[in-house]
Amino acid sequence: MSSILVEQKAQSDSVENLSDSILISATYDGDKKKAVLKFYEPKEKKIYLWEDNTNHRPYCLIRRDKVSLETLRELRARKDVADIVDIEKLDLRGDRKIMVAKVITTNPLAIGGGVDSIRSITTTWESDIKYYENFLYDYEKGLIPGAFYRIQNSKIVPVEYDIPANVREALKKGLSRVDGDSASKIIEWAQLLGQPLPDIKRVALDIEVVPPEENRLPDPETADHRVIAISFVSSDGLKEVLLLRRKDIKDGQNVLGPEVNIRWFDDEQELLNAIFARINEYPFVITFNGDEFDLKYLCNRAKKLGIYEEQVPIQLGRDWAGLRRGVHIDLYKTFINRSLQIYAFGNKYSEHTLNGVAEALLGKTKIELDDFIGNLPHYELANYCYNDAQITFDLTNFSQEILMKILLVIARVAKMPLDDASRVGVSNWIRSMLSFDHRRMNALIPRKDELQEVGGASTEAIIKGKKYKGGMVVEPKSGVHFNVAVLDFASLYPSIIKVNNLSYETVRCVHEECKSNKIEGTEYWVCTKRRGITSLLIGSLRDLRVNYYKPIAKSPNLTKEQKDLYNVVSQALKVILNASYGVMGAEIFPLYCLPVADATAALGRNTITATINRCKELDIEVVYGDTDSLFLKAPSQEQIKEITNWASDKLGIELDLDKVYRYVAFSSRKKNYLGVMPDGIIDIKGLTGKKSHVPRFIKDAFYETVEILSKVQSTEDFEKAREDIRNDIRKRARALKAKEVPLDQLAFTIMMSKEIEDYKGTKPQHVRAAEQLKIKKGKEVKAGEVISFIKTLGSNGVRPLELAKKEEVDTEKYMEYLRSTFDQLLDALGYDFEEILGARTLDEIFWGGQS
DNA sequence: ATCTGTGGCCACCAGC
DNA sequence: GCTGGTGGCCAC
Repeated sequence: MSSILVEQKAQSDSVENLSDSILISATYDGDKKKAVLKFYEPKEKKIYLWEDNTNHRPYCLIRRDKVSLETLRELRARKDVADIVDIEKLDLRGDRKIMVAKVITTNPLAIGGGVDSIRSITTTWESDIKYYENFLYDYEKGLIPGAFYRIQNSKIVPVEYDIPANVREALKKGLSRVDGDSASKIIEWAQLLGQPLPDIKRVALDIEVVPPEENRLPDPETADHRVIAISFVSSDGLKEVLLLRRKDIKDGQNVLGPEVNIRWFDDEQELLNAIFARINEYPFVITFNGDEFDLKYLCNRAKKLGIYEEQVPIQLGRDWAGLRRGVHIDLYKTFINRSLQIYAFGNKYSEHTLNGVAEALLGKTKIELDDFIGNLPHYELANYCYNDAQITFDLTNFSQEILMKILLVIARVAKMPLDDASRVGVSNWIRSMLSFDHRRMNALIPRKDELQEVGGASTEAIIKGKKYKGGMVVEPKSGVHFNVAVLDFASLYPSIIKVNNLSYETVRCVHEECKSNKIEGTEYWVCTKRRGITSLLIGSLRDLRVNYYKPIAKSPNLTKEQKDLYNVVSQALKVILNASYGVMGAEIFPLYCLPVADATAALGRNTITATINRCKELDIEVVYGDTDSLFLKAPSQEQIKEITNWASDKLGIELDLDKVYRYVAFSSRKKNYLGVMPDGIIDIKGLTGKKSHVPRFIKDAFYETVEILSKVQSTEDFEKAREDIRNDIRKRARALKAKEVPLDQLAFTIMMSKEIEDYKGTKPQHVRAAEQLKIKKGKEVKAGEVISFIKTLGSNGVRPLELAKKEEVDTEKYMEYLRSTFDQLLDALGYDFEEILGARTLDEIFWGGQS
């Protein structure tokens, strides 16, 4: 028999059939010479390993500089070769005839370990074409991670899901307007993304280890210290803490609820075995920093204690910790992904720590310890550890498990195993997505040096040090404007890439006759003969989101599950689409092509400029605009209709009415405004008062004023608002001067983007504060963490919050900061800060109006 | 080892 | 005191 199916626990169970399951990943077992595919079966909620020694074919490595195009075409046509990859770089190692070849390939199901392990191989080179002894799984089947398959009579069969009737209807309407290639691509996406998102059975864990000394973390490499506690929280209701009983430690008081099961162990080895048994029960294991700490520590500790390797379910890689049979998701790596941070989680968190993320997304925090962790009584340790596992689990559970679902959708779109997708950035998602289609159409993936031949930038950036010119920002008309309609282009850049056929092989293409198809404002031209591959892929994804997923998510007669699915897919597509333009201009992206990014932005500027001109013709006043949006002053329904129809007809891009503000207040600054919606809800953009580093005290004052302004309905109301604002600011200014404001409310909170030592050149205030904290308290603020500090008189001008005293607060500085924060706001309304207080000097602000 | 882009505002640093 | 540069945070 060619294939056997291995169940998660019973290692040698041979099964020939497997009901609908999600493909997780595929690897190659070099010893057995077999492909191993990992599946998740959602009914039994188990992982199955499918071993297969069929359906894999050799790689073909070529030296592209030595191989002719004809030979390449022949190679592509051969059925006994799974993939053609070419050598990026060859290094001769010594006088042995061994070359180290850097290979370009990113097939997620490439046998040998996925994305990165194939990139560098050692081989002896005998000819310009070499069949590599390792194998690729039969990618021509188009196996997609995250998608459903079943196994019937030892064969892998894709599960066909019907496109729901309402999507089918929407598709029909839209598809009549696109070409055949796009239409089939869109249907393909719709079928893949319409597949259900099953429940994922999972357990979150967190471990505690005796630290070598206070404020120092145990080293997971050496794993010298005892594991003293571990907590599990799972999707099927498991809540437990495993504790190592230590003679020199008190029990303390149990504050955990009765639902939390506490298990005691006298022997650390038994504890570890119990931990591994639990891990084996779950197909998915969730940690926060498990790659670098928890799982790494457990694995190395087990080795140290002499536990047999086969009994340890963890496999350590260079910078990740995997599970032999399950899937490990390290949320630290997921939350550090900027794309997800901004587009999936609305930029709600900034600090990349468990506490920072959990506080922002869940409103839950870690338990603060006042004692050295090694001295904590057993039950207090249990409570602390349990809380961490609970928060970690909750991060995968909030908002209908949005995180797990979005990762699954991204795995499907990116054609990347879910655990890989959760660990890497957008450039790798998009690389994987594009590579998949290159292979399917038998196209060779271009090398960096080949792409470089397309050329450099054609425009000059406004900001020094940038590579090309970006979006256009319209000078705002300062003052208050009532009934402002905000229109924006739906997915502007992806739309431009679609409409204008932008791709690395179409911009500045080789055909003489295309050279007249110029992009205005640049020296570029675009191919008129062939459809560009990135244009097709990004364009079809865009169409799917804009024409189907966005409207369908809003439609009323949907089940809750359908609605959830549409929302999640729509979100995931937004993340991918938003990044698809950016990566084209990023050197690290393997398909980096500056002219594509440059041309996209140029066409964006042309689009918005043309629309502004059209508004002028229609007698509509444009008060502001930024990149893909226009703010129109009190347009009529007809005018809006006129302009949106025009955009759709003439530009081929949907211009949507996003919202109408009751009023908008612009200062003279770009990217700085305040808008009030009809229901009184306030949009604040870019104003200092909303920025995360601003002290609580200033934020509160700012938001109180905003609150007052939100009640304003008409021009006359502003008079009353002015009075209320004046009273409030005076009250707060007096409290500041009288040093009645608690210190923590005066703390600036700024992220350390680098380690302290890495700040060369200038030394900003927050870094100086971090230095003081390190010297005086031995507490180190690491990169990615936030430091709180107070602006003080003398001594460097700053003091970390922990060391500051009320008397040394630089009141004048804070007053100045308060004033500049309010200036942005009040400028727009035609007041000024001191005038509104009825005072001419700062001193009068403090004491004026007081009798 | 990891990394999507440019435009804009602000406070502060450091050199003159 | 002026000024260019840096760092942080934000808009899109």
